[in-house]
Amino acid sequence: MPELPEVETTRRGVAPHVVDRQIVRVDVRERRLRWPVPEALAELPGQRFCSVGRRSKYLKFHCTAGTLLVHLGMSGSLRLVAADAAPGKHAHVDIVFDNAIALRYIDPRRFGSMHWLPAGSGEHPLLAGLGPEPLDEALDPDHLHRASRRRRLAVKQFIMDSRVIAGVGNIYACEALFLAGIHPGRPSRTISAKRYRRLTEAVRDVLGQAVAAGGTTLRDFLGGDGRPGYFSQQLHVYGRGGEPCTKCSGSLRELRLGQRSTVFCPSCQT
DNA sequence: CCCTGAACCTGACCGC
DNA sequence: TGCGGTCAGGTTCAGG
Repeated sequence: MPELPEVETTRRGVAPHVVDRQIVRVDVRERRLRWPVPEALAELPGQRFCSVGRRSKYLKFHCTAGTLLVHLGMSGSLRLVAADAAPGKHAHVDIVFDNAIALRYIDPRRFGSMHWLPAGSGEHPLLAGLGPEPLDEALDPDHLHRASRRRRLAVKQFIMDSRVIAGVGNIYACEALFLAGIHPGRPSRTISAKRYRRLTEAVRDVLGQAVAAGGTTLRDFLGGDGRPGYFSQQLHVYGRGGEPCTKCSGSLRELRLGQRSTVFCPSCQT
């Protein structure tokens, strides 16, 4: 479910309801996520989140004692619920506020994670090596080209490497490469600076539009306010293997790159 | 340093 | 109805 637009949609949906509210309780029903849920969450009661940020696909809940990092993995979501609402099978953590609302972390596959970063302890190791944010206005249009000079792997895997550029997931990698007219299997180093500039623009466009639309709806995505996103109708290639290309009407093809399904148009993407 | 494949886990779906 | 196989939005880690 969550790619960067879904994470950003969650941030926007959740922030107004949790910022400045006093935390009264944290219920951890299941500690076994990708990494164990930190014991330090026990220090949250009495605190208030002063802001909610995002870096790559990590949400950052800031308070004076430190920062709670939340990653949604493949199947995670955050919902605002009544504090007494029945948790259900995969509702692993609740952060309960003084107005009887809870921020509920739900994650069937448990590939997500939570981390606690005490105030003043610098950057979390998981965030330290991340590449630039794709939606940062200051992103250098030649960044991808420069970073690719010694890389032989397929360009799709290259742009999905979070050390190269943060937050480009499988759906949007496919979509951006289609928009830029680049074959996803092309070796990174064989692509010109001009085409990388076009690809950079495509990544920003596709992510920006998806954020504006409130995230992609695949199966069950709901924003923090419980409203579904509507972007899935605009996907050109993802999930459309064998169907006609929206540009040339040829048949879209599917291949696997780095264990991920990849859809592209063999005539529009070279 | 670069690259590949395994691993983590549950649920949905498909063919028999 | 059940059973086995395949697939799914992500990321880290071990090993070549």
